[in-house]
Amino acid sequence: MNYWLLKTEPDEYSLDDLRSEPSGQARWDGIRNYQARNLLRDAVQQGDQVLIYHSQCRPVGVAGTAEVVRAGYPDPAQFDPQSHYFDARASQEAPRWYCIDIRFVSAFPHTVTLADIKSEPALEDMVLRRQGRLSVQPVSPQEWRHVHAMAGGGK
DNA sequence: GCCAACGTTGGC
DNA sequence: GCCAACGTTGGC
Repeated sequence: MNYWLLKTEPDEYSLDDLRSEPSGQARWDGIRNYQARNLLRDAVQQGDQVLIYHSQCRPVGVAGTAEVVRAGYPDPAQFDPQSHYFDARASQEAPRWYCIDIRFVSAFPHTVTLADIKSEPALEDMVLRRQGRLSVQPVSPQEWRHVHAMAGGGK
């Protein structure tokens, strides 16, 4: 079982949106970056736990957690000409982009902000601090526990 | 809105 | 395969 961090802009799709899904889960699609794609396709597994990170907002940071309910599969949006995420270079035989399904697990009592993370020596190796733009990032078990402790409770 | 960092594209 | 130009992300 592995840990990940997924980035989202809450104006587009927030942790609360995930919590409100009638089905209790959502497709995490629209990832159009090769490094992130490779993680979704090859590494993220059902049962993995994820931190949900809100960017381009106030406060920027980790808002809560979710769980992977379906491992990587070809992102249907790449085949849909109506979609913003359509990619003419992709085909059913050779999909270019992948997505996963996740379900809401928890909202933190308060957001663990980027400033919090940057000021915490135990988190100095978090990918977030070195490669801020990567939208799917690995998180170590130690980092996972530490972020939870900073969130003020929970596991 | 600005700007730095970084990813992608395309000419050669 | 290199590298310049360009586009995008994302913090502030």
